[in-house]
Amino acid sequence: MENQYTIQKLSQKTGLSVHTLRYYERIGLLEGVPRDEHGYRLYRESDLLWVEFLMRLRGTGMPISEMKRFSDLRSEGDSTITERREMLEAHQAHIYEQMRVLRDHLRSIDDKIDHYKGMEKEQNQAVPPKVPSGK
Amino acid sequence: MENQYTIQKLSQKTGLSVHTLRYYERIGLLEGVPRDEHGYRLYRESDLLWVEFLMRLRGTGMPISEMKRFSDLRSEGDSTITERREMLEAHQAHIYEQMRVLRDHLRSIDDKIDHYKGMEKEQNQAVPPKVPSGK
DNA sequence: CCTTGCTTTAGAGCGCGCTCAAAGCTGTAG
DNA sequence: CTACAGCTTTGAGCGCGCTCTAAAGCAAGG
Repeated sequence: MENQYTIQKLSQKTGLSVHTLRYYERIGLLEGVPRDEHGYRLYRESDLLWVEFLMRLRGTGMPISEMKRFSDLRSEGDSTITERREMLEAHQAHIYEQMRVLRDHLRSIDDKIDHYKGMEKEQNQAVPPKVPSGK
Repeated sequence: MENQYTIQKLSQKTGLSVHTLRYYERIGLLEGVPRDEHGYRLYRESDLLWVEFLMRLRGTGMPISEMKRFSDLRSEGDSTITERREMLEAHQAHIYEQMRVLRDHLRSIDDKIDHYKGMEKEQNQAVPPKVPSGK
């Protein structure tokens, strides 16, 4: 029941390309990925979970350099837990800020859409409909 | 009362660098920026408003190529209003999707923070406090 | 045995969005 | 008159995050 994944399978499962998975390992985001007798990567369940967590950091805009720092702390063991928590809390604040910006700009864009709708209406009225007023 | 801005002033007002303002003009995001007798740019209020709108599109993740498309449509006049509205509505959907992703990932990150807090608590208890039970 | 398709590595290449540099002109202060 | 700062253009450069290539090894099917 100990699931193992080839790089291909992990790529499918995560949506990252095999190139990106190897790249992440090369720069140290993934460490100690086990190999089979031919040197092929064999990812474990724990690797899948870690990659998924990395994707959440990336997907919320954390730069790779910061992910690397986090990853390095993780390799150092439990003594770095406080620092890791602080990193995540700082990142949390960034995410809140992103959401705020999105909300604000969304409002302006909504307004612009409404503005265009108004103009479209006017354009239609400019050529008055031929519908007879009575039956 | 017709405000005009040098590139420097517009840079301050918008937060974009003067390099970026010139770059935007070069690639066609800003068109017809007026010049003084020496060829210096003199932005009008309408240019400021347009730049601010561009920044909202960028700030919500629209690629430059798409902004260019939008900008070109705008130059073509009122006949492109429907297409512009449709572009904004498509972009609106992207923004909603971004917000959804942020919310989802934020939850996971919150969980991880809580998990770390739990571990930090355990670590503190591992060395039991010397506080006497009674006064 | 041979082809097809996977894997490995190291290193090069790329698209995006700026960002800077070079060379020259203008305007202002001392 | 001379600095110095800011403007112009064209074109090159850069940091990020992948993405791809080359050269070689391994494995399953016909």
